[in-house]
Amino acid sequence: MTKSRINSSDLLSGLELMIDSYQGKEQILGVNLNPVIVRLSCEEGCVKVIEMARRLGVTADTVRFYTRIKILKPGKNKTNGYREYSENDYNRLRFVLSARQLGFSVEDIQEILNHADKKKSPCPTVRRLIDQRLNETEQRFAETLQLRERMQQAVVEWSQKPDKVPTGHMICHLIEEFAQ
Amino acid sequence: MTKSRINSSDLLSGLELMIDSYQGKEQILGVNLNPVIVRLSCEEGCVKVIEMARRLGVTADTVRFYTRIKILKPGKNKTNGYREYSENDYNRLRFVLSARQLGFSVEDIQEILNHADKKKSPCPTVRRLIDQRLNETEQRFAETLQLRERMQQAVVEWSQKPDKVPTGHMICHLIEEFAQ
DNA sequence: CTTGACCTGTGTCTTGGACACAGGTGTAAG
DNA sequence: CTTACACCTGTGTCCAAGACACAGGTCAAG
Ligand SMILES: [Zn+2]
Ligand SMILES: [Zn+2]
Ligand SMILES: [Zn+2]
Ligand SMILES: [Zn+2]
Repeated sequence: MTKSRINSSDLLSGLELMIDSYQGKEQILGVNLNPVIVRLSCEEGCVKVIEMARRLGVTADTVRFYTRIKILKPGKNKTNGYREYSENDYNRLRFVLSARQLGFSVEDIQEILNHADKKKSPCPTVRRLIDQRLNETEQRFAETLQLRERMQQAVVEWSQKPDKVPTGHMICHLIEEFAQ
Repeated sequence: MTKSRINSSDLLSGLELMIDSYQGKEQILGVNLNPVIVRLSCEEGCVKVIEMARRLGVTADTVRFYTRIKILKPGKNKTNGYREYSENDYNRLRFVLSARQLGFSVEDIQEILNHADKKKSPCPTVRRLIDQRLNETEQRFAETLQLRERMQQAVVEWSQKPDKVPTGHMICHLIEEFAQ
């Protein structure tokens, strides 16, 4: 599990080579033309929160959020208390973001991860959950579509109507006369 | 402003006739064929929260919510502390519900009501706000549409794929192999 | 008198983070 | 060495529009 020699195409993008040298104590060894980074400070290629966030294109707050709810379980540097995110955390977060893109809720994702953590196939759960979420999305889609049409029609109708001052019975004639 | 003789087609639906006799102390006067309800207990045709809610097809919690944030300002019965909603409150709530149907936020509605309460035309504000809200709705519509398509495509693709047990690199191949 | 339906105010919950805050840490410049 | 500044920690609060809960008061019917 512990690698001292990182295969960048395996784990992360090529950017890693430049990134990793930022604040870590990694050293460039050898004199060959393709310098290879060896991590000396962190046993498992760990990174800090902001770096983790940057690698996956999210904010540090997002990483902290998933840490807070225990989807990510980084280690802790004993000397300074900083959290250390491993390759496993990276994989989990990448998974979480993919699942969010597919409309799964965070709670769904926790359920899926629980299955996977017990080495059981999460696929049946995934299939069941996406059916539910797709139904809800269809529902929201229909509602949003209808709302959009109502609003568009209101704008069109209102363009023909004058402004008015409110009366005892009418607060805004635009809104109240828009029957639908 | 104070009416002792309610014109039901003016203010409320015909249902009011039956409803009003529920818990109030109204009396049916006269011997004509169309009995007319005269309210004796409440000077301004006031009703209690649940009745107000029922008349507009919302829950009592919704009425309490708009009361809490001071969009509705019912009077208070001195003897029992119950809130008394007037015709004005009814008109305001009906307006609020119409505006919500058109995608205005509660804050928008407060701004609109502030104008109207100062006898100024809220129409320019209404036109400006609906442009904003319509833009946001178009945005959400596009996002919901895309999400729906992604989800639908996932369901289709996944129907051809088997379940799998997670590995060290892969939590759920369905989600992670769904590249898009 | 009791039951049950209604009423009150207040507080908390919902989503997926975003933002704030108080205080600790690491590093580079002066 | 000091100081500045960027980074880190945990915790708490906020968002929208109500929904729900809770403790206690009120009212009419049986
Ligand atoms: Zn480390
Ligand atoms: Zn799977
Ligand atoms: Zn009254
Ligand atoms: Zn108007």
